[in-house]
Amino acid sequence: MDAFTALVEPNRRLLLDAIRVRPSTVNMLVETAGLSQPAVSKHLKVLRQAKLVTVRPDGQKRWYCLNPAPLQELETYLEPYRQFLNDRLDGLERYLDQMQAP
Amino acid sequence: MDAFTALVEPNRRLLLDAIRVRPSTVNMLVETAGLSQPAVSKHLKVLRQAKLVTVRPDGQKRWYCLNPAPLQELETYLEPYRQFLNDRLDGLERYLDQMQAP
DNA sequence: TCGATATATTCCGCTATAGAAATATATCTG
DNA sequence: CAGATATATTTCTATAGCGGAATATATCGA
Repeated sequence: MDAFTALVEPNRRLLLDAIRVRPSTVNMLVETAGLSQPAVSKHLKVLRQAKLVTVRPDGQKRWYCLNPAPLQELETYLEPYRQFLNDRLDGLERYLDQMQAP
Repeated sequence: MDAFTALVEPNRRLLLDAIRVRPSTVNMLVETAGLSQPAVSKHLKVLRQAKLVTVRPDGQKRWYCLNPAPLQELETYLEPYRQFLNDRLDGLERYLDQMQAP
């Protein structure tokens, strides 16, 4: 499963955000996301398959950590669009300058 | 529908890529994507709802053009991850330097 | 106006996926 | 070993999304 597919699910985006901020155990993520434990485990499985997270067992606990590498796929996809986005922002800047200056 | 949801579908990514390269009519996109015309029209409807494209009627034809603005959502989502990605790339660079130098 | 062209919409069947509940597995503690 | 804790997996149901075929709508040209 690719990063795009994995990140459609809003709850998975939420989970990955939480993991980025701090490596977390499943129970910590259950608290954060307000989902049932099985639901969280299943989302984590998807994130694992997409290699967006890694797991480090620690007794009964399992620490989930961010692996940002697959996000490069999104970066790469966006790359050709960045110029358009920038052009747009430049236009916005000029507009704001006009508002302010004359 | 948000840009994320709209862009999960690989065919929609393909269609948006084609539209970025050149504004296109539905039939042009049917050729490009190798899908049926109804399928393309339905994907375009989703892209329209996500405001990723705009339409300009021209007789029977309808020209679809890129509107990059909603992609800012992806940029914004990726922003906090960019640091991690860059760190990773730095690591790769160092590794490659090591390969080359000593 | 009639047929042809371009596009959109509807209907249908299929598959994928989310969530809940129950169950399984593994590890800790006493 | 027994119970408690942490996590994963299975099973089920409901729903959403895709694609194709058929149909509807709009516009062009003769």
